Amino acid sequence: MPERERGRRLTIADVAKHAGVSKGAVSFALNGRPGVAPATRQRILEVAEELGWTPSQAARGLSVKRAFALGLVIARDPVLLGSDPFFPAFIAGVETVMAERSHSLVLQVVRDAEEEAEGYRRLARDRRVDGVFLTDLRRRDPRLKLLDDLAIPAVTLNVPDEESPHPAARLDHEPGIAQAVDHLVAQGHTNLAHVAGPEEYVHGHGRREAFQKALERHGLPPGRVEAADFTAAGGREATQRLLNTTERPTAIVYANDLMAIAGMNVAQQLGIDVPGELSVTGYDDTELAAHIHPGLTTVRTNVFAWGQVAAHMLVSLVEGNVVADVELEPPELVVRGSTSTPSTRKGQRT
Amino acid sequence: MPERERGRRLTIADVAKHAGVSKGAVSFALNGRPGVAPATRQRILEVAEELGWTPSQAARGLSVKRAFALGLVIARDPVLLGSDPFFPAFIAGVETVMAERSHSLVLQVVRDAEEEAEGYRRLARDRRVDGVFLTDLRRRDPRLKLLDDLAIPAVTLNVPDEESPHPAARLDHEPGIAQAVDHLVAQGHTNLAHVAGPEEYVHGHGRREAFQKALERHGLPPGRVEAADFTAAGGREATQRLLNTTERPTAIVYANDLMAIAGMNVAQQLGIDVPGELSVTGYDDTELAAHIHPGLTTVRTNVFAWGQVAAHMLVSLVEGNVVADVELEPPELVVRGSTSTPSTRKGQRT
DNA sequence: TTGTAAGCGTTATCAA
DNA sequence: TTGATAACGCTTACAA
Repeated sequence: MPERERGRRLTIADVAKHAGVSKGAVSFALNGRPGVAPATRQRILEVAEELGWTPSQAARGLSVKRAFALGLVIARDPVLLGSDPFFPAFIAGVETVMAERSHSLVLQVVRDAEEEAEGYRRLARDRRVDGVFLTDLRRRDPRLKLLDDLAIPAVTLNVPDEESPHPAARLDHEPGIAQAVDHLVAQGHTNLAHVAGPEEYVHGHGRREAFQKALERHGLPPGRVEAADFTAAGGREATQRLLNTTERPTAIVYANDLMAIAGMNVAQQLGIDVPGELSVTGYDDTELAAHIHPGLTTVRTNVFAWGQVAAHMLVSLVEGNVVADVELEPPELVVRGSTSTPSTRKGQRT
Repeated sequence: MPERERGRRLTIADVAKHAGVSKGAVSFALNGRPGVAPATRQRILEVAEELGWTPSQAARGLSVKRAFALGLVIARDPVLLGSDPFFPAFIAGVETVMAERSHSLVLQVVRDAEEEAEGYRRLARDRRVDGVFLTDLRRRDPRLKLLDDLAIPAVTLNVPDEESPHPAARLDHEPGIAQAVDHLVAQGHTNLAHVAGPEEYVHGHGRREAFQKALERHGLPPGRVEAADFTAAGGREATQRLLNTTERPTAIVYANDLMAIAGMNVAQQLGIDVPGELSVTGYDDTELAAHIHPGLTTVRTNVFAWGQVAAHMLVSLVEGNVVADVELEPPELVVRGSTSTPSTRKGQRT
């Protein structure tokens, strides 16, 4: 027998030898399965603890055909991604449940849809992950079929616009936008506009629909909608288009904070007082929202909880359980200084 | 022989059988090693391609004792993390080099230093990663020793303040801050202040030092420094403290954009014209910087490239090579509307 | 140049 | 209840 090298990795065999049992017994003891006497189990666990041994995930995975990892592929321009508060909070939430189950998160950041598909394929082929999160759902999202073909379990964030075999962690946009509109209407606004996210995204589209639906509920005619792309630049331009009209709105509901902040700046730059002549609302409640002037009235969602729920679902799913959709608490409107009663509109035809 | 199940995973044995060779030959062919005839190699690769087979990373890893994954542990309040443009861009950069080498990135987001240490320990114990990135370096960072104890290869982002066994991917703060100060001094400012990040961070401390050093270089007395924490709230408060003095500065150099934007808003709220009565500069060049009014003069760093370089270094390191520090291109000052010649200072004693 | 067989560190199976 | 022993899918000596 070769002399044991000093730096050699500790294996289950070492633990077994020290405890005077077989490898199988150690495995059983560690995984808390019946078939090992309480006293023996206790001793085994003590030895493992003492030696500081933990099973190798690679070996474990090879045996049980699991990776003990979940995947997240993010397709977005890195620059834009940097100003999106969603992912960090989501990942942090995911993390809390994965950590306690010794799972880990494999992350990929790619630039476009093509690379994205390739990313999922790689994850599946290499058996790097047991399941994936599907975020930034698009309308008629091709990834639904792709993941089905790859036979890789998935949980979607919110509900796809077509039949989906994957369970969804739902946090509806509708109530948030509805609250924003309600708030503005209650203050006396009747001429509202919406700066929307891209129509191709389920959430972009959904918030737009929610906006119109809310107006309709109040008996107001459809509001003007300017399509944008969730970027500051896009929000800026959309706002300029909205404000360069004779019958300009007294309130703008933005699909996210970034566009709202950029838009608010445009208005101020044009000499339009916020909220005196123009009320604005955002969506996300980013950190800056509370610290600009005036503070941004916006919709706060619990993204952290969303991550936790989605992770729970996905872990359960990959363990072979049937998982139903889970609905999260509706978002909450945070009222700050950017919204108020519409003024006498002295500036309307400026 | 049992009938082959339909959904069974493709293995190297299948490829070997189809190609009429041994498993070993397939392995050699795939990993591009000598010892297999060109024609045979060609045939093997074709069969693999045709069957769509890729080696299982778990099995491969078990054999070669590698995880083919790199780790990143981020310790930060998720809320704050959401407004930090650094990580997404960094990760995107890392990703580009990992993808082409079939490595993957394991990410952990934790709340504090304690959880962070635990995260590294878990990663090491489970052999989940072959190496880690060390970001957000702190002064006298205890992780340096921890990683050394865990015997896990690491690359640090920038240079620790004490002896470090790990190679560093360097992107100095100094030139960026120096450029900002130079720019302001060139415009005639002599009373500059700095809103700093936390002293405990190497970059917080470093930018502060760089600020004073730049003033000294211009023969100016040390500037006033207000400590903050990189958050909008912190930037806001620090700015208030700076502006509530009789001899208030004509220019403020912020350690990041978030604080700068919040600070600019404070000034405007107090009726102080930016840049007329107060010039401000940021650091990061976040998306919003270009889309607020006035546009924020700020320091742009190529974080994406930083990620690429760090990933290259770490991959090389875990492959057993000796890796030297690498220095990235210095950051660049982006001049926008928030800086200008100091006015006659009519508002000084307001 | 090719095939055979022995690891890698688990879990699972099956006698004892 | 226990302890060999065989997978798991790959890499890699070593033999042919």
